[in-house]
Amino acid sequence: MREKFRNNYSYIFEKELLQEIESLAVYKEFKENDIIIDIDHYIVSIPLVLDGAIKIMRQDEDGNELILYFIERGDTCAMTLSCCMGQSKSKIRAVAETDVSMLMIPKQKMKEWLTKYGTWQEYILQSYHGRMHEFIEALDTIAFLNMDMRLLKYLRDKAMVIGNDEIYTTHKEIAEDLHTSRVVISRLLKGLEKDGKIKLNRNNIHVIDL
DNA sequence: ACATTAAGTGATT
DNA sequence: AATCACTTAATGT
Repeated sequence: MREKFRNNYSYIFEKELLQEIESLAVYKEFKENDIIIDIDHYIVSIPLVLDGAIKIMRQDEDGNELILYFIERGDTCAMTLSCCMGQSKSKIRAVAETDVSMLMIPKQKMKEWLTKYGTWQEYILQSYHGRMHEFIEALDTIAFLNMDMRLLKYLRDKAMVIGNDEIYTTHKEIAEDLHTSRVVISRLLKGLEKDGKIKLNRNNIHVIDL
């Protein structure tokens, strides 16, 4: 666990901070599809992802889901950060996309370190910055782009985070993530296959054009 | 062999 | 893009 942490973060953080994290953080593991944080949960610590990928999603009153973005090794969750600042409840759900390991930092520390460690401040700001980009992108695709571009982006992101161009899912699950109907996904996937961007099999999509 | 689940298709709004 | 109704294909028991 220590090596995993050092491998991913030793270039980002200064020595004292690395040590402090190692002494304070709690190591956690989740299995694929475990719910890490659910909507309306209070947030007491923030994650540093060591391995695996997490799917961040929103849910409406009727239980319809919509994927926002993935977070991966070396990432933290901007939503969690913002919740820490305002001590509010989580507005998102975090589901383990793959098996995940992470370090949990108590939220008091996260604030304290902002003034104490420059590298930490940098990391947090960078994280916000990066997520801001993703949000705008997500907004663009939802507002202006057609479903097929959204779908392709989804597939690419997914292939990226699991580090494999063979994606195991059903059209139904994709439809739920993208908040549309299965029929639409099936048709769009068919189209993407025709364009040579993907190859379809049952329960399996091969993303060719990464 | 039969039931269940995933995926494909045409028509309609 | 969503929904319906129906077909076809793959898989499980």
